[in-house]
Amino acid sequence: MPRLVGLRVLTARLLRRDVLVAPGDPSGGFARQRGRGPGVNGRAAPPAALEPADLLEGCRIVNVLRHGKQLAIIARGPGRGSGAHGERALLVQLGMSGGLTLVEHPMPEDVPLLHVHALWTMGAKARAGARLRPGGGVALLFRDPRRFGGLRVFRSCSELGEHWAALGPDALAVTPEDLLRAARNSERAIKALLLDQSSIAGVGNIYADEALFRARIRPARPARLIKPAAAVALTGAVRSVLLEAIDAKGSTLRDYRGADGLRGGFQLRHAVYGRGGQPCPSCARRLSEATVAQRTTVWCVNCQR
DNA sequence: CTGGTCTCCTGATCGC
DNA sequence: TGCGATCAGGAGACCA
Repeated sequence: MPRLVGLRVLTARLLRRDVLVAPGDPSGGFARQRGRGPGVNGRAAPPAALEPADLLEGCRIVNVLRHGKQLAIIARGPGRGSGAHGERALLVQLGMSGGLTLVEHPMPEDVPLLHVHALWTMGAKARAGARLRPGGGVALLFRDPRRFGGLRVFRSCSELGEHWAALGPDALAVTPEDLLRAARNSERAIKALLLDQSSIAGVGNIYADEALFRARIRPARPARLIKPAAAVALTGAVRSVLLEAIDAKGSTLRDYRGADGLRGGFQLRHAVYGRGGQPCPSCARRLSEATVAQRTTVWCVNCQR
C-alpha cells in the first residue's frame, strides 16, 4: 500500500462498529469479543467516544508500516501538528480473511461491497500519480468476511510503538538468538512458539508447518530442546518460506484474494500443509497429521526430529 | 507466570 | 437441487 502515502483522507466510514477497537475500550480485544463474559446479557459496554480523526478523516497519510501480521497506516492530523508530533495510526489486522482494496473513486459499479466494514475516500496526490486519472480520487476498502480481523485506533505513534513492543521480533528479521531466547526454559511445542505473536510476529499455521518441515524439526518438540544449529535452520526456514510465499502472492485456500483480486499461488508449493496422508516430498513416507498447539499440523516423522 | 482451551464468523465442501 | 453438518483459521478471554 505504498500508493497511500501522500493522500489526504476526505471521508472515513465505519460500517460495523464491532470491527474497531477505540482508545479507552476496556479490553484489548475487538469490541464484539466483550459481550461474552459472565453476566453480560446482550448488554455491550458503552462505546468509546470516537473522533473523526481516529479513523483518519481529515488526515494526510505519511507512512504505512508493518510488524508481523499487523499493518499500520500512519497519518498526520488535520491540526497544526507537524513533524513526528501530531501523528497517529490506524492499525489494520487482516485476520485470515481480511483485505484492503484500493479502487478509484467514485467507485465502479462492480466493486463488491459485501463484507466491507470500513471505507475511506481520498484525494489524489498533489503531484499527479502516474496510475491515477488526473483529478481522480481513490477509495480504500477494508473487507473481512469472517471478521477475525479488525481495526485499532492509536492516537499517537508512541502508543502504536508500545503495542508493537509487546510483540516479538518480526518473522522476516528474527535471529537465531531471538528464537533461542524465546525458547529458553519453555516446555511448549516449538510450533506453539512460532504461532505465538508475542514470541515471533508474523508466522501463521501454514507457514509454521512449512518452516518446520524445511528445518527438519518435529512440530511438537519442546521449545527448550531446540539447539543453536536448529535455531539457525528454523529462522532461516521461516524467512525463506515467507519470502517465497510473498513472491507467489500468498497461499490461496478457499476464498482468499489479494488486493488486486487475484489468487495467490503458494499453495501449489506447500510441502506439508494440507497434505496429511500423502507421501513426504522428501522421503515419500506417509505424512502425519495431528493437532499441535490447537491447530491442524502436518509433518514427516522420518524427516522431522 | 505458563500453557492449554474456548470462542468469535463465514465460505467451501461433503454426505444425504 | 437443496439442506444441514463440519471444518478451517488468528488471537483475545479465560481457566487450571
